[in-house]
Amino acid sequence: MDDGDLIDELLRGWRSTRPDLEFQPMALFARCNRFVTLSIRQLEMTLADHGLSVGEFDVLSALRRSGEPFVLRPSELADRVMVTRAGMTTRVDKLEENGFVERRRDPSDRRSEPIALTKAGRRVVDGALVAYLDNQTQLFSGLTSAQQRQLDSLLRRLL
Amino acid sequence: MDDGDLIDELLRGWRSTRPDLEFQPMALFARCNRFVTLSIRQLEMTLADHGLSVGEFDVLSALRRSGEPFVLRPSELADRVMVTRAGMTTRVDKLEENGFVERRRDPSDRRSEPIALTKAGRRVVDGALVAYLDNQTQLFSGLTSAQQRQLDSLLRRLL
DNA sequence: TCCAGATAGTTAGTCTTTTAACTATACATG
DNA sequence: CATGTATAGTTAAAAGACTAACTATCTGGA
Repeated sequence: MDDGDLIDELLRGWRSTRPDLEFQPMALFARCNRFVTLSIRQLEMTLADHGLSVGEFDVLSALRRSGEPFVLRPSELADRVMVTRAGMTTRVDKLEENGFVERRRDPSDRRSEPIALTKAGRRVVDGALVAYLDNQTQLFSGLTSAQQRQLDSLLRRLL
Repeated sequence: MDDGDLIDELLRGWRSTRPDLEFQPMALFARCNRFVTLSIRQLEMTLADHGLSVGEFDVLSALRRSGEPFVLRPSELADRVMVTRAGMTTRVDKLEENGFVERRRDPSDRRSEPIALTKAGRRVVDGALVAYLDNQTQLFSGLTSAQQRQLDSLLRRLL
């Protein structure tokens, strides 16, 4: 994951024009941001091999990890995936077109349209999941497991 | 910055449905991602008080830290801000409308349209910068400075 | 001098997501 | 049981970014 010292350059720029200000926290956040951005780019490529976007994978995997019978309502999905309901409508539309989920009926509440993972959806998400996990593992392969725990603990403190 | 244990919940979900797989790295990345996402949301609110979006601030601050005479070409800006040139065209359009930058002429190359920070642009970016730095400082205020250095070192290793 | 290929920037079309408004349905209270 | 309010989901419009194609200009060699 090349950084190209873009952030050191940023720091140099600021320090020479605004030597009166403190830029350390900005640089720290810039590095977090950059790591996440680059990682997501890699993830996109990994998932593309399985015909999924990150957004689609997020939805399928929320269904997958909800356990049998792999059904959740759109609003529940929206909450878990951190997307608006309108956004979820669109994602479900596309997943339904591709045959990865289907809209059901809830006899006890006709406003509700439970979303069910199809066989094809389950197959695709299980395949993508392995690749996804490999990818995530690789992201942190530069750190020892002690360092990974350290990072985890720092992040918990931040959140 | 509330996390609401969304990520622990994610872990629980996976571990109960796929106890055969290792989800530690996924959780670690999820936390990074969440921290960055929440931070950007805060940043958006901070900058909104100054009438700027994050994207606009990025452009103005690239010009600001380039030093006198605060002029850069669109392609140079695009590289520094990590956006495509097409994206930069749009951003500059809007900044120009708002009077924060102006398109100049380069007598030595008529393809080029150097972008200059206006007085108003400089005023606005200098004001926003202080708020921005305060915000970034606050993001990490939960960590001691030793912990911040630790985080920085871990991130450098990852990048 | 002329032309092929590179470079600067913009435009057009698409994608994804957001907010806000809208429809249909459920429920609780008087 | 009638009605007002809350909830589920969709639709419409707008924002922002990307890719690809296009225009204009420059540059280096035949």
